[in-house]
Amino acid sequence: MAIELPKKYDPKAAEDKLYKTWCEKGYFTPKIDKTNPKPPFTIVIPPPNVTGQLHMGHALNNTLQDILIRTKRMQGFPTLWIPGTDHAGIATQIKVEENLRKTEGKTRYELGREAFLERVWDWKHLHGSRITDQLKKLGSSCDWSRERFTMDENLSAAVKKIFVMLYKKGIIYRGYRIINWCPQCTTALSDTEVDHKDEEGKLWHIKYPIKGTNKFLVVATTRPETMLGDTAVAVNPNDERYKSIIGKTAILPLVYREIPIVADEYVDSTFGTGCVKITPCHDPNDFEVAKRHALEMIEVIDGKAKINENGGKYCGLDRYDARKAVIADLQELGLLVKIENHSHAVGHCYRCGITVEPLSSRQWFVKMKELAKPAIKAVEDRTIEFIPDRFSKIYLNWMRNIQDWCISRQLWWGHRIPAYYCNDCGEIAVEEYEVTTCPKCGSKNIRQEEDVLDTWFSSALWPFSTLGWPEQTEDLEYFYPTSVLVTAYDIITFWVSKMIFQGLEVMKEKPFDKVFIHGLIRDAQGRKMSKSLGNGIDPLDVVDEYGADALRFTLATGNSPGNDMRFSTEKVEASRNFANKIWNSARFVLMNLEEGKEYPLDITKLQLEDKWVLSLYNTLVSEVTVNIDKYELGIAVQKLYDFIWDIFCDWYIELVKPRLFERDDDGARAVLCYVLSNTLKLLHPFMPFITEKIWLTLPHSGESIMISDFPIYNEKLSFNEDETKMNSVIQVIRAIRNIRSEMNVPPSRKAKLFISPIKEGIFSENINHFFEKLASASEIAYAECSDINAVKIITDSAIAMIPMTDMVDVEAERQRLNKELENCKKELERIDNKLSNQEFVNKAPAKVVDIEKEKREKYLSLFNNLTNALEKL
RNA sequence: GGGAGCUUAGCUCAGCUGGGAGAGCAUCUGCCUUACAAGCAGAGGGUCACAGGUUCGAGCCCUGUAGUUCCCACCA
Repeated sequence: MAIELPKKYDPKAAEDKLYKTWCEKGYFTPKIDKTNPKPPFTIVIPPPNVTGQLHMGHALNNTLQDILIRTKRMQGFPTLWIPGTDHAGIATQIKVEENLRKTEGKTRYELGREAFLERVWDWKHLHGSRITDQLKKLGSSCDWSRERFTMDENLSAAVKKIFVMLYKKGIIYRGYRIINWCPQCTTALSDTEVDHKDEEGKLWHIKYPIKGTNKFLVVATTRPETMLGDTAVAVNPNDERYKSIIGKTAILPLVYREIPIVADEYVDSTFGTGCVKITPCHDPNDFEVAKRHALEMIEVIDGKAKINENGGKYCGLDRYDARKAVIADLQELGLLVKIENHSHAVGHCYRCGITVEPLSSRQWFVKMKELAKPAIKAVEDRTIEFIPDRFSKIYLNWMRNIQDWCISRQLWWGHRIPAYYCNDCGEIAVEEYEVTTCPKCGSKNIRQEEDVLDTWFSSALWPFSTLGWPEQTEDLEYFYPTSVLVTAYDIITFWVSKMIFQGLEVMKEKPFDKVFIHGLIRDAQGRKMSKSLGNGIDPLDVVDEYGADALRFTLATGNSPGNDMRFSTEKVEASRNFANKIWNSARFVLMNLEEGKEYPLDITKLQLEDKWVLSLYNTLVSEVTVNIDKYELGIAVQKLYDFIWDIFCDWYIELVKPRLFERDDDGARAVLCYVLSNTLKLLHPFMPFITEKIWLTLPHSGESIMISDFPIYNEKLSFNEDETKMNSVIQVIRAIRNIRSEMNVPPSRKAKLFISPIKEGIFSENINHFFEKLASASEIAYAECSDINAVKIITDSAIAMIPMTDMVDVEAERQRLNKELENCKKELERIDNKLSNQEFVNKAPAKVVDIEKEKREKYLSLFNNLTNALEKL
């Protein structure tokens, strides 16, 4: 009784069930075995936002990780993939606040910190498993028993411990300076969280009267409203135009404040008017100038980007309204000289997109200079490798120019900074425990810092906090450092860089050996997928319609490390078709097996085509393994596709049919089973579901393909000579088909075939059945055909002749052969040129020269045979 | 202002240590051949952006040019 599969593969019926079984059997959880000679292979997932939804970027990212993980697992390495989620401070808080406003019409302030945080936790519990469920849909073989969340108790403890540690080392400090402020999210941002975009703006030229004269200075500014906070005007000390007024006093218009005119190298004389208004509290450069010259600091813009009480009559106006008002007033006073168009980079919040406001503020910072040094060295000396390498340049460039990292956020959702202020003496205590008594004055009048930490502060610790640090856990000891980090290039500065310096600082060891960088997924037109454009394709819709394997295959195919790729449903269809092709090849194999019977491979009883397919399979094994090891997953998957479709399905199965149908040859069945089941293993990391589904139905299967042994190169399966012979047969078959097609001879019309081998021994086996079945030949003779009207098909291994008197137009035949002769001549000429070039013969490797010589032989005989054929025509 | 990528068939892209240009889709021609029409057999289609250079040999290495995309940067 043969096993019958349905005609079409139905992913929906298979995927969820298989995934559930894998989980239940605990296949995703590694065994810690110190006697295993193979070292552990570990990946930590880039934790998605806990309340987020899976998008194509996640799908790609996790597909790539799963391919690596599944390969290593099958190769016998203790393999751990730690999943988890990120609390995503701003993003999550915004969502909950919005929900609060919509459903109850309340703000977080009305609720209060504690009650609000409860709401966020509720939200997390309600929606937190959505994204992990979606990862499961993709087939991600994460160890869910080790799932982590950045605000888990022990991860929070790690954050606290490291904060205190770095503070006590003087690496974390509290400072007053200009930071990027998002007026919408009302929090400070780090430099990395600001996106700069070029915007078309204006350059306003404004007159500032010089005190005691009736002269004016003209300053140029892109932000006239900030003049309310001006406390100086600066010129370059070497600027001849202004030397005489340095040290004098200007009168700030509208405000009528007297402000000094100072000289500072920072001023570029060639830009604008060469005079710069100095607004210390709202511009980082001006802030530095103010510090150098001990200038007054006046804040005029508040956290909502409105003018504050220092702005006089403009108080309460939004920054853009204030701009209009200021300009109108200046115009009225005749102080506006001119307005120029001016394009410049403006910072935007990476979360909400609004223009950020530089504000002076007291925040917590990480001193970066010292931390950066080992982090630079680790990449310079390749202790940590980027794949592809060019991203190490981006990393190094960023790390070498790094500024201190602003880590405090004016949010509630996150790790609250463990700093305590004494309200009586002003002492700051930073401790892991809750400070209730001032260590300096003994006061009990203590308050904790309201701010929380940047989300990236906790994700920076992810590679070791997830393994249990600060506890010296078995996991930490065994699995750290991790093997490879897989992420997109847009996250190198946000996250990768921070994990590297924190890992080196805290663990004194790199967090990972390699950083495998992939690109972004774009839509079919090459645009970034985004909610606002509405061009995003939901990966879950794709899974639903085409199956997870088809999606994964699409993302892996054509994936070139670091390069963006376009996504289209056409590609998914092609992948789905491939899945179906595999399914049907299995269907064919199973139809020809007897249920329960086993078909062991006997290497001593192989036919020509068996050796051919096994030899090619064997090459595939070694190539695919190398490609995966080198992270060339796109290449690996392409080779699998080619082998399965072209070699196995289109040729081997067709070649072997006579043996199944006419000779009941179990040898062929054994080879079919062997090649199919091992090819499925190779493909399993890419398409886990369908490969498992099929594999379980095959004889000799075992418990699960995902814990079976990954194929390795087997010397005994390499048959070079037979590979060549079979290729020759195929070449002849192709040539015959070609001619038949060209001459419109349908396969139903059988024809006699005469074959004259050119190479000796090339057709020593009985191969008639190939020609009969695959080239529609009726009688085959290994001799010259005497019929002068025979069509001659000349390959480099044989001449095939088909007598088709009534079909042949002699003149057309002559032309066809002449055309082939021309091509042949050209080739010969090219080869002769090469071989007669002494420099080529001397300098090129012997192997290359030999190849050319072989080709010459080949074309020479081809040439002779063509000439011969033409003469006889 | 600095840096990086990309430019290969009509379209989307591979081509990783330099040795006669590939795939998928699309197009054209035949096929319902009992695994698969989500299929089979065949065909057409490319000055590998341009210009130099290195080399016996360049899509691949070097220099420059053009177009394009992106990253970084405190010129008001």
